[in-house]
Amino acid sequence: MRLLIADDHGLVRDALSSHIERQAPGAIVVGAASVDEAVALLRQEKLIDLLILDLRMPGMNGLDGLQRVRTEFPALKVALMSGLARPDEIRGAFARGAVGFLPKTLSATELLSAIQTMLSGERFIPADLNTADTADGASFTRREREVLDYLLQGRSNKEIARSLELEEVTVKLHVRGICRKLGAKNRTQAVMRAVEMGIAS
Amino acid sequence: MRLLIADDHGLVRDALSSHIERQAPGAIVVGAASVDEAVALLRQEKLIDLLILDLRMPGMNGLDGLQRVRTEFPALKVALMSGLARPDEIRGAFARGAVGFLPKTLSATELLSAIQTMLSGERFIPADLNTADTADGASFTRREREVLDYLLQGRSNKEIARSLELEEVTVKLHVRGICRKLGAKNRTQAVMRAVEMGIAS
DNA sequence: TATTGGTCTATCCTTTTGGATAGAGCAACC
DNA sequence: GGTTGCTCTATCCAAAAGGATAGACCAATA
Repeated sequence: MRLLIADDHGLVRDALSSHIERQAPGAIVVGAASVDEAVALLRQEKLIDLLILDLRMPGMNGLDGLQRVRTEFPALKVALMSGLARPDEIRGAFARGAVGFLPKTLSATELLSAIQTMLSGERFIPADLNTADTADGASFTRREREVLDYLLQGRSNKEIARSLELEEVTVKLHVRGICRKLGAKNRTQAVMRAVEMGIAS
Repeated sequence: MRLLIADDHGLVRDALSSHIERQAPGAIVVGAASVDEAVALLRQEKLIDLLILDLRMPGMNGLDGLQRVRTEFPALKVALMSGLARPDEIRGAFARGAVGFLPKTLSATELLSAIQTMLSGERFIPADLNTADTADGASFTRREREVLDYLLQGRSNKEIARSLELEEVTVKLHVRGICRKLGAKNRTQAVMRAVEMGIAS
């Protein structure tokens, strides 16, 4: 069994792989710190049985990273992993062909059995998805999330519009939505709120 | 060596403990899913050498959780762990007597040596914090600092002018100065820069 | 089927920000 | 004395941001 774990936290990556390799003798676990790195590894190493993708990491950009991987490697089993996920992201993940969704609240033994499940061809859907949905506080829509990412870089509405291929008015619309949900008076305050709330990750 | 890891992600908890226990024979690692649980465990189990606290978890509420633990168990070594932390949180952690700060970008071997360091009585301060912290130290004038404080609250020029008893033009002047010194295009970017550089008090 | 929620766009409008340029008071320093 | 740096203010102007309201599309859902 060969796994590729893509997570930008080296600690999580190392700890997971060492745990899995101990619990499942013969398992080989490779790590990647970004989607790009994962794709590069997949291109030269065709023998991966399962890719575990962290939802919030460089290159993911919502579910775009998953899409990318699925397009280039349609036969590869891909599972998403996340500490905090919105229901639409989870549904979107399955809609894009993911074979499982792993909340980080899973225990390590549950993780192992989930991996076994997925490797055997089943989908793994954690039981507590229905209940653990709304841990978020401020729930952003997909677009708002994207816009927020740019806000956090101090981009102007015009720049954001160009990047996302939208009109500037539309970006303003989303910015207002973000401010409303964060209880902020303006974009700068929204950015600070996001940082304070740890949304900026 | 006895560790208590408090993290609400069971996966992280289990993986870390299994990794540590394998790499450091004789180590005992206990897990807790919240600050409350950690405190409860500490009350009945006095033999913990080091507590590792996740910064973002139930009961932490900023650094309140750390404060609580430090007050009740002043002799206990406590390290904070976080995927993404603001420099002021890191400084605050040390100010409250933490013996270390562990970014999740650490590799697992680095983590182990960090733990050894802390158990031996040293403080562990990751290298990339030192550099980021003291880097350049963009020298602000007294007024610029004051204005920056308000910027970090997302205040408008008009509000800042009222608070500091200045004309709005003058505030603009200082805002421009701040942006120039931080290499920012606008106030929002300046705020993010300030946060990243740890200027945010 | 009707409704809801997310999305995108448009047209107005006001306020805020950012930038340029210029003058003046004040304290520290060579 | 002269210079330098920080401070404050003023008057312009252009660009950006923020806000209101309205119409439209689509997918999921009741």
